[in-house]
Amino acid sequence: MTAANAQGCGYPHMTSTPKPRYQQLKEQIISRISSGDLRPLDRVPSEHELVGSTGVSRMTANRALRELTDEGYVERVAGVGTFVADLKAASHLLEVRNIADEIQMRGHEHRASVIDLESRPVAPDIADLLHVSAGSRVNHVFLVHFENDIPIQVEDRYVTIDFATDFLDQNFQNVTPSAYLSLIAPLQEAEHVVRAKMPSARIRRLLKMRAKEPCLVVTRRTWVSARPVSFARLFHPGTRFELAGRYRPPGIANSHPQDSNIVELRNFDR
Amino acid sequence: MTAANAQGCGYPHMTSTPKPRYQQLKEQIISRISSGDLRPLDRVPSEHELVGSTGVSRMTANRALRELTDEGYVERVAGVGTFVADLKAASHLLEVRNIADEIQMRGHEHRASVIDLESRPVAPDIADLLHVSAGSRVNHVFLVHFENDIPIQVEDRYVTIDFATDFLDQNFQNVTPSAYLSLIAPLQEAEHVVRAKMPSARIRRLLKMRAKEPCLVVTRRTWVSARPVSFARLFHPGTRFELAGRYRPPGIANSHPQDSNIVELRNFDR
DNA sequence: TGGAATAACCTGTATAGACAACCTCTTGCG
DNA sequence: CGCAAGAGGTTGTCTATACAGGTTATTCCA
Repeated sequence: MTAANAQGCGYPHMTSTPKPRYQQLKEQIISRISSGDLRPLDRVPSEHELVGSTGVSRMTANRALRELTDEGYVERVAGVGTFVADLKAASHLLEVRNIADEIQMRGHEHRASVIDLESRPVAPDIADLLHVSAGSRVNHVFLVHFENDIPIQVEDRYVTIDFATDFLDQNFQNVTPSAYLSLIAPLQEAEHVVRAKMPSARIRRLLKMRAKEPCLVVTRRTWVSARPVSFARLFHPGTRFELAGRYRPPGIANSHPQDSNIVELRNFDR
Repeated sequence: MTAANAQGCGYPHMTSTPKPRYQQLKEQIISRISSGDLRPLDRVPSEHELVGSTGVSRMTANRALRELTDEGYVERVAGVGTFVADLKAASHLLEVRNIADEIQMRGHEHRASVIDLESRPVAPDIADLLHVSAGSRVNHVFLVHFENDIPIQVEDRYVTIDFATDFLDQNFQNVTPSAYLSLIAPLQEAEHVVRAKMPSARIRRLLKMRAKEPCLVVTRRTWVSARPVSFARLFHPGTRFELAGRYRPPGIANSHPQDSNIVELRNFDR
């Protein structure tokens, strides 16, 4: 490409300046990842190939891919190529990690016991949170997570019907609801609230908690394409669980580019 | 600059390849900010000036400043210049924000009542957390924060002696300990742990909590130049406070580049 | 057959030059 | 005096080119 660019689109006097080309390239690649066209560990077109297919210069393609690297979408290896990153690392930066993964990372055994799995009319407060009309049906699962046969989390989750049509066919023994949801579509936005609360009698019994022991309650709401699709309440015994986070500002230490800022739920058994 | 660069330093066969020039430039500017040579809202040399003073090309200077923008160190305005960012935005991304700021943002009045302010021999567990020898002296402050005269946080903080020499001369009525610490030196690393816990009788009395009401306890440890300098325990009434966080992956929506991923302590008065 | 040289990729960095858009201050005209 | 035009500095983007260094597969020689 030699000329007739820089303003792109060809139309003079467009209302607003068009997006920069490196940004267009980034969004094009992100959408290929989101749509499943490019899957984790798949090869992404090389800079040279992008030059050939889109007509940008190599520096522009390089900027697009470099920024996607910084943002965790892809990983690059000099001499080899560019590959779609495992989305876990990227999406769960500030996300409380999947409880099964946490347990496995501690070398323990995870087990889940499903108590309820149904579609049912939704309560008004939760209808509001999921942006559905009150009284309409939503999928619901209620289960207990065990670490080495000790109950550690009660999960009370609501998922919109149209997002997860085969929700009721899952058994959620091996694949947690959280993992199932991120299989269907990559999470695009998340909101958490952490509270300290005394458990109801039912929760207390399920978690085998002593009397007067508070719960650490995490509520999590996740979005896909600008719509809330899931709302979950996660209850943990307060004397055994804590939420830990670490923060280091970027730019200086290039040693652990991603791993650094994580929030995780820890079992500090005492 | 025309030649004799690219490898920099002049020495052939250096053990490892030298850092890239844009990275050197970034670190140079970061250190000028950290040292206080450049203060918030100060003007940072323009790309053209950096070309003149350091000999890099404008694209290299541009990359350095652009990445510093992404990382929150500086802010740029087309046609005007580059300025050191208010460090609040950069450093407190994942940090629980200063309680006084939170209260002010809600349009309420903040007041602090200092109960203890002294230097005293440190308990073994806290000595361990601050990497000082057990029994040595550390600064200690114990105070209650009020929002519109309602107690909302008990702060129990320990600070190493050599880091804050004039700690005992502060009154901590208007400037919170957290704000005081970030005035002395920009925070470089932080660690938080969130727990649900029943309060001691003393904490319960100070926070005017009902019986059987749990506390949301945040413990925070902060580092400066790779050394832990402060350890704080923050107690909040569980029925009135929650910790909220939001996460959106970067790269798509450029609308709120920084503001997006925040953890804040909220008062949900009921 | 074994192993070294080589070619053909890839990413990472750096440069020089160009144009657009934006902001501020000055200058000069009415 | 008021306001418009312009100059000059600033960021934002894009291109074309170059070289260094890493990885992989092939080729060719001993």
